Amino acid sequence: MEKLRTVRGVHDLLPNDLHNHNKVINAGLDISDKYNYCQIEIPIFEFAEVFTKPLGTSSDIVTKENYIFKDRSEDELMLRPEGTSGVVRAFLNAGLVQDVPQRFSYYGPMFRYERPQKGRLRQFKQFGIECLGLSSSMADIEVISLGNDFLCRLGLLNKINLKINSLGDFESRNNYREALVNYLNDYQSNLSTDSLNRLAINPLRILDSKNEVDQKIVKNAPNILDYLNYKSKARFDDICKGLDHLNINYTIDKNLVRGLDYYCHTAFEFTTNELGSQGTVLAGGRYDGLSKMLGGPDVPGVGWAAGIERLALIAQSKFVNKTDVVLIGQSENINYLLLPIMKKLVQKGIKTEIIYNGNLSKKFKRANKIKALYAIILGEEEISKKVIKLKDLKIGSEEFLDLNHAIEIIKINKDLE
RNA sequence: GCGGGUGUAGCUCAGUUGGUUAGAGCGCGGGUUUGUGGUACCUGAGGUCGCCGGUUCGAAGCCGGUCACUCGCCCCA
Repeated sequence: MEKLRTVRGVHDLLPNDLHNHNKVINAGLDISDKYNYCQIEIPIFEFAEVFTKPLGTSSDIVTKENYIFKDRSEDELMLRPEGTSGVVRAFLNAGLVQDVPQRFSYYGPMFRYERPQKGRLRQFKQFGIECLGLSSSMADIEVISLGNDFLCRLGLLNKINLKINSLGDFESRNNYREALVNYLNDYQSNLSTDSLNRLAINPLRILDSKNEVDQKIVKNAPNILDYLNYKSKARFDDICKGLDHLNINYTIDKNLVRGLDYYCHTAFEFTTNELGSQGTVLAGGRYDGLSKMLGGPDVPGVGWAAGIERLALIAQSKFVNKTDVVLIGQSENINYLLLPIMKKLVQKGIKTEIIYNGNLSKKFKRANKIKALYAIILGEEEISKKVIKLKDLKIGSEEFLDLNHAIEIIKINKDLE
């Protein structure tokens, strides 16, 4: 190794970035808790089939973007490329089928071997929620509402649009697929090579092609919403009504499809145009077939996942680590007397740093640099008087005080900041 | 995986048609200040010019390769 570095598409998180990520995560955990979703944590790697079975053999996630490997006992394992499959697997393993509905939230790293770009890494984090065991359209509305509140809490609603669509049930989807293929077959010579491939494997995906010629062709293609059977159509109408009722803005996008095989009925995406081609910031849908694909009973589910890096990029704020108090000794041999003072301050919930090095001038420079509110100074004079000197670093005033009195002052004023 | 752009100090960036010792601002260290910070002034450290090879008397600048980032495609959060 000629130089130490991280592997491609895998980044360090320094305090400033991590702070932004944690803001996103905490907003997600907090709002989902209020919706009565409970946090769970599942493994970062699983037996490969946990992902290969439900995601489908046509998805790039499984075919070329996976981190798959054999461990020492020759088990085929895969770093998780997404969260939903693992959550449902955990739900089945725990026997919670007996106890539905279950509402879960989770966050953590995911892995996809993709070409990195801004907002698209090989190790990236998602925050997601899953609602299992409810087939009612109410659950779809609830889940979208939760996503909307989450983004609202991050102050992003004005930067983001919600698009929804329905893929219908199995019957509707099959009918539509047939009609679409029929239509597209007439344009085979004009379609892009990518789309030509998709025509055989997953024709619905041609609908969201960005190729201009493809888009022109797709413009006059049959509309999926016209192919929903009565049940599916009524279900989609209910969801739109529910969103209207909540005053959630959305646009129906008949070309919105999901890449993964397990989706049915509702599909939705919150997108931004501030991140170039990585515009999707939170996306999900209903996946009633997933549980069965994993070998479990038929359990309906609906949920979404959000890209933490992407959200952090557009919700960015400057991280400022403020210190409540610095402790300054007049000379080195006084430093040890500062330790019990620090202990006491920490016990009172006050953020403290002892500045060990340099003369007084340097110590104050350091205090200034770390944006301390107060300095507690201890020297010969203070020791003989059995007090400390409290300095307000904002206005520069100083006074001799009993330590307990100083703590009271600090506690009151630090929270005003 | 395909196509384009970029890579010079910790950060943001200059660096002319290839020419001596590669610069600036910010940041960082020391000092003006032996019980006192922010401002100001003085001063110092910090570079394999991403890496490897080639062309040349001579390369940060040209050529080839490679790595990383970035933009678009693909895909997706």
